[in-house]
Amino acid sequence: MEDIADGKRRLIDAALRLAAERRSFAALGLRELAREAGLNPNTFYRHFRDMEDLAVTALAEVSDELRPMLRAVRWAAARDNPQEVATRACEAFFAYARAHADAFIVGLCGITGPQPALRDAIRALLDAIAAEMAEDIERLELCPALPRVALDDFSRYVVSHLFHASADYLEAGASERKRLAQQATQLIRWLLVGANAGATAGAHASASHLGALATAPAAKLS
Amino acid sequence: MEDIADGKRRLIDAALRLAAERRSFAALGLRELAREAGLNPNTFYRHFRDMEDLAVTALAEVSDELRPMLRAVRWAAARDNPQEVATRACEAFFAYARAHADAFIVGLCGITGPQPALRDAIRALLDAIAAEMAEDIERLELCPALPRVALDDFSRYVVSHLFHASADYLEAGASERKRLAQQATQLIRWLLVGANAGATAGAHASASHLGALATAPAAKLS
DNA sequence: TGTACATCAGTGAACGCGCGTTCACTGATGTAC
DNA sequence: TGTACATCAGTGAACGCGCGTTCACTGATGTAC
Repeated sequence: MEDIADGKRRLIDAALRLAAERRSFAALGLRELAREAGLNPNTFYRHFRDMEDLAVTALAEVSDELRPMLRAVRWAAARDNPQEVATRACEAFFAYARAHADAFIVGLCGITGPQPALRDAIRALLDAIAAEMAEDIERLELCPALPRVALDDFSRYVVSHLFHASADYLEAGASERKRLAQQATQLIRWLLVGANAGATAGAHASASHLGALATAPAAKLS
Repeated sequence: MEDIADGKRRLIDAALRLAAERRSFAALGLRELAREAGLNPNTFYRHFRDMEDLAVTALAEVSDELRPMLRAVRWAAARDNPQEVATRACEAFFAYARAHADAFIVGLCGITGPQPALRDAIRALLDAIAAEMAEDIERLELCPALPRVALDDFSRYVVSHLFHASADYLEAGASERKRLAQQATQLIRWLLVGANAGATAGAHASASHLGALATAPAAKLS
């Protein structure tokens, strides 16, 4: 968290709190934010150019924490039991979302929101997570039959799903959360089997030979 | 479009235009909207209770048009060539998104936005599309090996992906749009093969017998 | 060790402005008899 | 066929309010010599 000024910290926290509560970062007012943070409205200008600046700063904090955490979970799970990597990584993702629910809600709103810099930052974060996921799968040899391009596509699908599913996850009760986690794992399993079948049979073959059985070597991950 | 009052029509259109332009329905002002529509601010109250009311009305129009269109495309494609159903349905979805870009952007913002009724309406629309998709696949016998529950999950994954992918699609240039459409088809193919493998081998088997080859009968759809 | 100065976080008053909402009104279109 | 009345879409003025931003200020902390 570095040595960040007290007022700056309070402004970021208050912004995430208010924006998550109303589910809109765009509709957040400067004076309202300062009020929530217990500061003079002008103090905002000491630390941020505008609201977008604040949002990007907050997102960077999440990025710096979430990305290494996910990598660590993957490597730890792979050491313990390669079969559990997907499940444990999903659970870690959702757990982090719950622990940082305000930031996640702002992220979910922000990816389609009015601030271009925030939109780009969120997309960049998701892309980075997907890229690191593909790299980890390759390095850990969790899915040796899959070529890297397929791995990249796979990772993007999964990260995108997890991100958007976290919107439901954060609203859900305990049983519904469990269901969502299981659905995420099912999605991953299906994708892996399907991608592996495509890789083994050849992309054209599986698309054109409809009657044929595509043989799918199950990956370690699923 | 029924016999809808002129001012009401202009307010809805202006709202979609403005909200899409700024990528936020929440930050849309009533006076600003009336100005864009060329009407007195008070006219708004003649037709809508509040902004959320307007948004839900606009979404209902999309729903009434999009859902039957998708069903028609599926049945027409199945008649012509069952293998092309997925591709043609994806293309139809994306084409509709382009043709109603403003409404789609509002929908993409709205699903995480501050208006609860709008959020619910968008989710209900996506659920309805997924349910109809599952039903069509079953009725047209596009994927006979898949049990209905798996079909429901599959459809939800696909609809969710298409919806969120349309955000990128609407921003993309021609070549990028082509890539996104291909990616959507690839996702569907992978999911289908994976789901079929799971259904044939049994859910437990494919999860526990890691070394084994899961046999995946390719569905007509892919 | 003390002094002078710079930097930095935060304050408080003031500005003009656009906002949502209200009220009482107009004028056109339909409808009962 | 004409008349009286109701309904409906839209108008225009007025209200009080909270907004973003500006200015000149304070007081604490660091730093050069």
